[in-house]
Amino acid sequence: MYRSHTCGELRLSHVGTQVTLAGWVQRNRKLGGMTFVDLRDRYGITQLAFDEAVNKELNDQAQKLGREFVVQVVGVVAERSSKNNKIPTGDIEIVVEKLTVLNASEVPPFTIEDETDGGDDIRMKYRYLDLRRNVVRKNLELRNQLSFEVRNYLIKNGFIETETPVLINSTPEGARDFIVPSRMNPGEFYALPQSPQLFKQLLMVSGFDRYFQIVKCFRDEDLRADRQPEFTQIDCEMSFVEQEYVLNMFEELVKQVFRNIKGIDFKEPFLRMPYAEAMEFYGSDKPDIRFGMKFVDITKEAQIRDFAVFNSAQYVAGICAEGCASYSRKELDGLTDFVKRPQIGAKGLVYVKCEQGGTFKSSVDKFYSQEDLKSWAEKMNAKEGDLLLILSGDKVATQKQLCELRLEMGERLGLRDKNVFAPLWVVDFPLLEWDEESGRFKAMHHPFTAPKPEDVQFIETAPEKVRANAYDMVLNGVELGGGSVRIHNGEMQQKMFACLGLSQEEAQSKFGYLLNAFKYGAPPHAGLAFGLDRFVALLAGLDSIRDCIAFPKNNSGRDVMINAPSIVDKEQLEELNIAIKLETK
RNA sequence: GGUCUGGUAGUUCAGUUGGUUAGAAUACAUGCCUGUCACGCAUGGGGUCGCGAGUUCGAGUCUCGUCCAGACCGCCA
Repeated sequence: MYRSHTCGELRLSHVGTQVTLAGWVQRNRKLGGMTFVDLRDRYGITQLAFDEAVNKELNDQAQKLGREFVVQVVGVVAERSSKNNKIPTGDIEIVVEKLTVLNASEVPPFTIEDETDGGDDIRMKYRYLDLRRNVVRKNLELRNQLSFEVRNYLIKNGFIETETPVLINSTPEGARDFIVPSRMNPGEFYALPQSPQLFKQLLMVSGFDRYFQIVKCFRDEDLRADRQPEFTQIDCEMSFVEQEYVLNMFEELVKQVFRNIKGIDFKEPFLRMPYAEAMEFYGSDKPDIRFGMKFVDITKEAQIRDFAVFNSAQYVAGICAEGCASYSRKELDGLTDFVKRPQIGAKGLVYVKCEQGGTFKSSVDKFYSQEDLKSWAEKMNAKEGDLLLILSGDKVATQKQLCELRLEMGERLGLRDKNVFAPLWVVDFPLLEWDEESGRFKAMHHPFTAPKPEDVQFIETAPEKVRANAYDMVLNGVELGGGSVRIHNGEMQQKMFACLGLSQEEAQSKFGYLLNAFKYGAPPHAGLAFGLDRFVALLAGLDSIRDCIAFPKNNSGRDVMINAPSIVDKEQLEELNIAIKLETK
């Protein structure tokens, strides 16, 4: 055995016992005749003490230890003469009797400490060193804890974890696929799954009743702080259940996770908000409801005077920022610049300050009377000291802009506290949405989502009116998971494909196995998938899911440590019958 | 595909209107130091200012291109 104890467990009660420790040199403090070495492993730090007066040779040896050397020591636990209350082992130290360098280390490119001096790039290149740092390791431990809680809950509730294939077919709908050439079938390709959607539905046809899988999914789309090309889903499906049952089952899962991991008890059922309401009041299908500031439509109240900007607008609406009437000209200009940024795209911003004494000061005083402004303030539920921020224009675009402004104000007012968790279900999503680019309807969720029975009648005449039994779980403005009741009837599925512009032949060739399966007694079923990476990031208060993935990809989908992707040998390509056609590189 | 921000010592950064030998902190090396715990003190080494072109008497600084990184828009059923 290389060690008798870890570097995190020795206490005063161990004083006098001989121990063997192994770990990495965190720091080496040389005081000449004495040396103190902080020995680190994943459990903590223990101080090693060397004294020239006791053993000169050993002290000389200790002075040569560099950062990140892997060493083993044999020594006796002793009470420290001056204690360190910053670490749990701070009352003791090891009086070393034998020191063995198991492996030396070059000077690491950045400091292995909680507050590292390394930037993202260098930390990713040396990710194995970055992972030695407490903060990163803790995120992975939390990830492990979450997986454990999830498995525990689901298995207790009768779910069976089943693996589904990773080499599957490319599908026409949805995100871009990563494709994999097949050597044994020249000219043909597998695709990596964007999700195990159809396999889990087939497992329902097989009678598996309750399935789950913590599984990697792949999407070849551009990346973000919360999007990786390969990410992990908690993928679930159940038979013989309706939407209500699914929502309760997974709401309880989330509650248990928060109870056991964060010590947070959600007593109330999660808020349920129809998609239409989310869009109307928050301009988003994933509203952050840690704070209010809902949109108020004042189109009618605004279009009563000779103000062309509002009169020509389809929609005039605003938010009420509590206590912000004291904003300076500079702050208001800053907000105007914010909404005018190209990514947001508003033309301008109208403000109304609700001042003490019931008067109003606005950027449109020339056009509106105090009475007019008062009517707006009343409709927006504003008090003295509040600030109204108003945007106008095309309804959908304005809602989107107002959404950004609302989040920005929430941020500025400190209302987006990472330690506060406000979950909700967004329900009743539209089944389809019009896609300008392709000039056809696309499935909002995916093509296997069931329309609401009462809306089925519109599917051919007014597809945009059809709502789906689809639901998203939203937590602090993040889409944590989503799912739907599925179609389990071949005819309905055919109708859906037709709606999406898929011919019967195409549907048969791409999804024939599903349509066939539906002929043999497919049970009603529904399911949902959570994004595990996002879940961990939320629990840990991280800005990026990269921080809870051991070996993540960077913004351009590269792993800078192993330098993937990379070119392959000519021989490999030839074997696969693949020719590279690149302009220049 | 697009917008924005950044790239200077091993690392994190500063660098004024374009002007002398490009700095700080930290890390590293050497020496001193017996109770440190971010030890301290002294000395020292360390630079293709991402790369390429241009403007200029002169470019880390200005212009164009390019590469890389990050945030975002498009995209992500």
